[in-house]
Order: sequence, then structure tokens, then C-alpha cells
Amino acid sequence: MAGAKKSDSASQAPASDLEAYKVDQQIGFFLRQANQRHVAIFSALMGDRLTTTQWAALTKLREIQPTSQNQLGRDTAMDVATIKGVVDRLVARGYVATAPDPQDGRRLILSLTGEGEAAIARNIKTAIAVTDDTLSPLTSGERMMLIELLRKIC
Amino acid sequence: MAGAKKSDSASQAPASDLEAYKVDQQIGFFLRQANQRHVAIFSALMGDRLTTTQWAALTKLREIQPTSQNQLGRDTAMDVATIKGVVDRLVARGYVATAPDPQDGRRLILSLTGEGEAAIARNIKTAIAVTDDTLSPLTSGERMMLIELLRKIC
DNA sequence: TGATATTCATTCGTATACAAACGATATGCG
DNA sequence: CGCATATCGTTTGTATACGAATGAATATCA
Repeated sequence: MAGAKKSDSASQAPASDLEAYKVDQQIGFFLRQANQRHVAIFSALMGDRLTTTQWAALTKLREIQPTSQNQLGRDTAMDVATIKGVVDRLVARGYVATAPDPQDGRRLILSLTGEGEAAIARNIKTAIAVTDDTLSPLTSGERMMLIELLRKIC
Repeated sequence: MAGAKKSDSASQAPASDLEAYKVDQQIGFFLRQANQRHVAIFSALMGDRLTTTQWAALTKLREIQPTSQNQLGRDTAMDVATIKGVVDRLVARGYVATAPDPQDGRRLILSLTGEGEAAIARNIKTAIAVTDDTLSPLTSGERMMLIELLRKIC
């Protein structure tokens, strides 16, 4: 009975765990830091004060427009509250237009404006450069491997 | 002069780029999503309403205490403004104690309280489980590979 | 049809995340 | 010593990020 592998479920922890655990070697720490570096590269290169999420919303909207706000959020992995803020700012800039859905009174139909299209065209090469810069420490094979591993844990 | 590889610097983009570019296949999108999933797993498993950054600050402080607020921020990859908010909330909970540095009037010395130590001990096993859950879709070899690739792009 | 459930968008509250500006304090060097 | 520089912590403003609650509109199904 004594010396079992797990003590009283989650009440106490053996000193070994305390000693061995290092936050900065956990996957979560690396994911957070890697994302931070990517966002920093994006901010440094991208023009028009566009953020990563704004860019994601813009380019995804280009693919699937016209669509509803929540649908755009789902396709860009954003919460309903988050996508609303992003869309609001894009609308305020004149990049996105909104209209009520005649078929569904709940929906808010989104579409790109000419300015929105132009903003994408103006920055598309930079966006590609951001991806390339972020992956620059890796070989071509490593890049594919990283993408594949990240895809698996998403 | 006409037909150069890059048109007027950053003004226009070829249609090929516009067609080929998919946000949800870029490294930034995967990093953001993978981090989101990790945070979701952390929130679901971890007790005491601890966030990922609060946990990082607590456990790192345990390693290097006593230390200054900005130093803790550097060691946990947090901005000075960010670490301040995190520390403030940990202090409000009684997990962290602050004291002025007798040697340096600018510094705020941080250390763990007994409650802070207890919170770590109480949740350390869960933290390990969070890492394991996040990496559960991967084999042991893939996990090491992912960590290594992320380390390279940090 | 009518009650129930679902979806959509909004709002509120909390928590990162970071740029920028600020005052206070230390440190460096001539 | 005195000044330029750097560091520390704080504050403000903007932008994600998400849980939770809400009201309006739609869908489902007994």
C-alpha cells in the first residue's frame, strides 16, 4: 500500500516532480514563444498596421465571401466575441462591408470592399515573406515536418 | 525594364500569389491554433483558476526566487506590462510576496509565499498531464522532434 | 401548430500581449 | 563630481482571447 506510484490522487506531489518540472521545457511554453516570435515578425514586416488576426480574417473572407460573421470566425479559429472585434475594426477601416441577410434575420453578411481587396493585394507578398522569415531557421524538410506535427496537435 | 520579377516594389501582386495563398496553411495560423488548443487543455485540467502565464510565473519564480519583477518577465518571455499584471494577480491571491530591494531602489523583489508553494505542489501533476494531453496525438519520437523544431524558431 | 432547442450577434468581465511614454533610480565615464 | 545612459516599474491605449449571459431569429420535432 505504501509507496504507490500515485499518492492521494491530486492532493500532494512527490518532490521528484517538483524538481524535474521546468516550465520552459514544456510544449506550452514553446508554443507560446514561437507564436510570439511569429507575431513580432508579422508586425515588423506587414504594412497598414494590420495584425495577424485581421490579416487572417481578410484573406479568409476573400476565399469564402459572402459569409456570416460567426462563420468567418469559425474558419479563422476565432471566438464569436473575438471575431466581432476584429470585424468591427476592419469595417471601421473600410476593408469590410456588412449587410443584413434577407433570408436569415440573425445573420450579418460580410464581404470585402475594394479597399479590402487592395489591402490584400498590397500586402500579399509581405505575408509570404513573414511565413518565410518565421521558418528561416529550418530546412525545407524541417518546415514540412513542423507543419505536419502542428497539424496533428491542432 | 518591363516584366521585372517584382513589379512596382509593393504596390501590386500577381494573381498567382493571390490564388495560391491560404492563411490556414501558413505557419502562423498553425502556431496560433496549436497554442489555443494547449491553453484550452490547460484551462480544462488545471485547478485554482490558474492561467498558463500565471503558472509559468509561479513555477519559474520557484526556480529563481528571490528575483525582480522584470527579471521574472524576461525568464518567462513576458513584456514588462504583461508580467506586472500577472504578478499583481498572483499577489492579490497571496501566492507571491513583494518587497523593496535594499540594494536597488528601483527593484521589486518577488518571492513565493507558502500558499504559492502549496499551489504549485497541488497542481504539478496536472501540469504534467497538460503537457502529455497536448502531445497525445504524437509518438514519443514526434514529440521530441516537435520540441526541437519549435526551439529552433524561437 | 406549438413548445423546445439551436444559432446568431452582442455585451460584459477578466486576462494576456505589446508599444510608448513616464518618473525614479543606478551606473558609466570623463 | 556631474552628466549621459541605462534600467526598473508604472501607466495608458489598443488588440486579441474566451467564458458567460442575453435577446432575437430560426430550426426541429412531437
